[in-house]
Amino acid sequence: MNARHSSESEPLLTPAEVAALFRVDPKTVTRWAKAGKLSSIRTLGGHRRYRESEVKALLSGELPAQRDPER
Amino acid sequence: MNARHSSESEPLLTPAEVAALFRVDPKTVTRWAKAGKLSSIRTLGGHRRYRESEVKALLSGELPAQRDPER
DNA sequence: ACCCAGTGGGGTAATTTGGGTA
DNA sequence: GATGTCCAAATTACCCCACTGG
Repeated sequence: MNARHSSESEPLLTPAEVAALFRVDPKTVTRWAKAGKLSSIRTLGGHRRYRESEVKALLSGELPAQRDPER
Repeated sequence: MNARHSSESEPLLTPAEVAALFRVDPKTVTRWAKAGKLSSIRTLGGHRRYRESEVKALLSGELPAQRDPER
């Protein structure tokens, strides 16, 4: 295992895609990211992208490790 | 066999939608979930979402397989 | 530069949760 | 035992407009 850098291409999901998986509004996914319940990657323009692996794990009912709330 | 990875997005229903289909109060649907009569997926905020396929099967008169009661 | 669906930020309604009770 | 209702608190949905992504 060596993901020392995020150089590895990890599949990312858009807010709309994550929202569809959970059957919630995209804005709600944004709130989860702000609350630190879901980690997010930012585009240079400020839009969020989410890790597919993390989202699937959460959907499977895995306990999230509390992450740092963003802004 | 089957989709062990559920890469496919399964349609989910909100408590209100399931309640409307059965003509019961949403609270009753929640009780079914708690009793393990209906499986549920949780949003990161704790709200429940139900599998459309399971609900339809139940509506069609299928016998519910006993599931793990959630707290 | 234009198009335009999707997103961010902010604010306000509507829904859901959980417990206690009927 | 199974549902429905009341309550307060938390979560989510919908509204606006400006900006990003492709």
